[in-house]
This record gives sequence, C-alpha cells and structure tokens, in this order.
Amino acid sequence: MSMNDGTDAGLFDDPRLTAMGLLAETFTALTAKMMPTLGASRLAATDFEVLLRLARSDCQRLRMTDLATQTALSTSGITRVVDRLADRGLVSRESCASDRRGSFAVLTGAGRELITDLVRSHVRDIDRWFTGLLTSDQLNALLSALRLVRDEVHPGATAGSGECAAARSALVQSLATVENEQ
Amino acid sequence: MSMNDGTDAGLFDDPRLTAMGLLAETFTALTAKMMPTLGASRLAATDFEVLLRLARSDCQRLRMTDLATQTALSTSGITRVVDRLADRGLVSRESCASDRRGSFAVLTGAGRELITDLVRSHVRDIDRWFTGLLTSDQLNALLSALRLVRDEVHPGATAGSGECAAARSALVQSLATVENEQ
DNA sequence: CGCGGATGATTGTCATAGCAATCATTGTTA
DNA sequence: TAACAATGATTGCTATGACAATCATCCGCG
Repeated sequence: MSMNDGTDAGLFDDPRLTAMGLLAETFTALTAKMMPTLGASRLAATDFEVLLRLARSDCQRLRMTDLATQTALSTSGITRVVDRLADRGLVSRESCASDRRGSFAVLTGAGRELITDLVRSHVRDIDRWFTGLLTSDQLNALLSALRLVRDEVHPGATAGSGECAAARSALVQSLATVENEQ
Repeated sequence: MSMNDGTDAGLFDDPRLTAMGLLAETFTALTAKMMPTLGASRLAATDFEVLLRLARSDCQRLRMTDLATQTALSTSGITRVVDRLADRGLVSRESCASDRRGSFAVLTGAGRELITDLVRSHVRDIDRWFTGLLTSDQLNALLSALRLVRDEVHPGATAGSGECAAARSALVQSLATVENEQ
C-alpha cells in the first residue's frame, strides 16, 4: 500500500482520516443493509426516521421545527416528508393552539401500526448486521464513545420532548380563555 | 420519558434500536460539521470522497466501477460525479487499454493539489469534532468495533486496489494477453 | 396600541442520485 | 467462428432535499 508518489506520502494515511472513513463506510453500508426491509413498505430512510421519532414522542406528535432539529433535515425537507406521509394517511397535521404559526405532525393509527411492524423487522436487521456481531463489552465501549461525540456535535438531539403537557395545558387554557379575537 | 400508551411500550426503547439511532445521529451530525470546510471549495461530500479515494490509489486512478463499489454510489452516480469533477479540471478520464469498455478516473495535478489542501483542513475538523474528544483507548475500542461491523456489511471496501501494476503491464504488454482478475 | 424584527411553516427553483434502458465491448459455448 | 450472455459505462426519467423567498403570526419596545 501507500505507493503514492509525492512529498506528502503520509497525509492520506493519517489515522484520524482513516478513522473517519471507517465510521462513514460502516454507517453507509449498514444503512444500505436496512433498505430492503424499509423498501418493502415503500418508505425511504427519512420517512422511517420521522415515523419513528413521532412514535417515540409523547402524544405521538412533534412540531415541524423539532422534527427538523432532531433529524438532519431542513424545515422544508420536513414539510415534504410530512406531505408524503400525510398523503399515505400515516400522519396528520394539527395546528398548534398556543401558537397559530406552528403545526404538529401527528402519527395516525395506521402510521402507528405500520411503524410498529416495521420496527420489529428493523430490530432484527440491526441485530443481524450490527449489535449481534459484537460482544456486550465491545458494544458498550462503542456506544459510550459514540455518545461522547454525539453530545458534542449534536446538542439538540432531544429537541421538543415533553411538549405534550405543554400542548395539553395550552389546549385547556385556550378553551378557558374563550376566543376573544374574531 | 417513555410515556407511550399501548401494548408495545418497550418496543421503541429497545437498546438495539437506540444503538442504531446513536450511530446514525453521530455520523450525520459529524458530517454536517465537516461541510463548511468542504463547502469552501464548493465540493459536495461525495465529490470529496471520490477525490480522496483517487488520491489514495496507486497511480491516482480507479475504474468507474471500483469507485462505485468503494463508495455508496451507483455507477450512474459515479459517472455524474466524475463529470462534474472533470468539468472543473480536477480529474480526467482515461480509457483502459486492456478493456475498451472501461475507463479510469484519474486525478489531475490541480485535483491532487486541491485534495491535499482540503485533507489538511479536514483532518483538523476530524480532530476537533471526533478523534480529539476521545482517549486513545476509547478511540481504539471504537475503531475495532467498527471494523468488525464494516467487514461484515461492506466486504468490497478495497475493490480495485492494486490496479496500477495491472494497468502498467497492460500498457507495456498491450499487444499481448493481459488478465484482469477480480 | 402599533410598528419592526423574529420565528414557524410552506413554496419555487435547482442540484443530486437512483433505477431502468441503452450502447459498446468482452467472454463463453456450441 | 457465430451467437449469446455478461459486463462497463452512460443517458432519460423521476424523486428527494437544500436554499432562498414568502407568508402568517408572535413578541418586544416606545
């Protein structure tokens, strides 16, 4: 290896560079292994992620902006993912009582059903191609290292959690203080 | 947390699922941190990856198919990346002497210069957001776990390496029979 | 109050990448 | 050697997602 001619022979073999490459290769190949299961339901990876995050959230709902923060998508990307999912009846939009600019994406019953089935298969895939290949010590070491990095590069990982209580109280208040405008 | 109503309360908290989520979150947020450096040269992540793989290869060249195998791109995707890079003078195409269907993407001098500069900055980014956050023990544990997974999900990680000797002998013996094994 | 800036969401436009079809070449088999 | 299957690469078509502009609403300050 490393038969590069030139003066900067070691530059492209820098261990930090290969570490990043290994992370990238592993993740992209791993997600590729997950595609058949998702594709069977004609869902893209982002659609799956949005459904999953909704399923995990209180009241099965998240604000568009929070979805954008939690995922790697822009707000316009979220708008379109939710458009597609809403067309298929898997989520619905609900306007926010306390801030009429905002809307929630809410998992429907059909969406809940689909994501539940899908997650079961998905967990099997994860086990087959990822977690099942490692001893629990290896896995724990991997995860704690990843957590250190994640906490630094993605502080907003749980944006919007706990909105349900706020939404409920906002609803109650908006009913109490009767519409005083138009 | 986990105030999910329903019968499958634990399903979305399965540790394997959160492990996969952590890997995905970490990688996508990490690559997002790398974008400013790449964007400064108006390169997308895939363009960067292709340039880097060429720079690492013997004779600064790879077959289109090998590029496709090494990256997560389809062959048509590779065609288009190389189109763009060739338009900017960073790579050129060379037809293969031993198989006239094939072509090589070859790094030009300008491409070599750009990727060299870029990798220096990129390594600083990696250090800042990834490897520098971990002790060397943590990093080694992370990498060896990733390697186990990578070797399982992406066996073709080094497809096309060692083509240079074959290409050279093909050039020399272009009138003789040249074998081109896997 | 009412103006001005900030924020949540959507839309127009564009670049990117996958799939399927196509073309050229190679290898295989009868 | 002639047919035919397989391979390398490219192109047409389409879907996806980012950026910038836009619209509506909210909040702060005089």
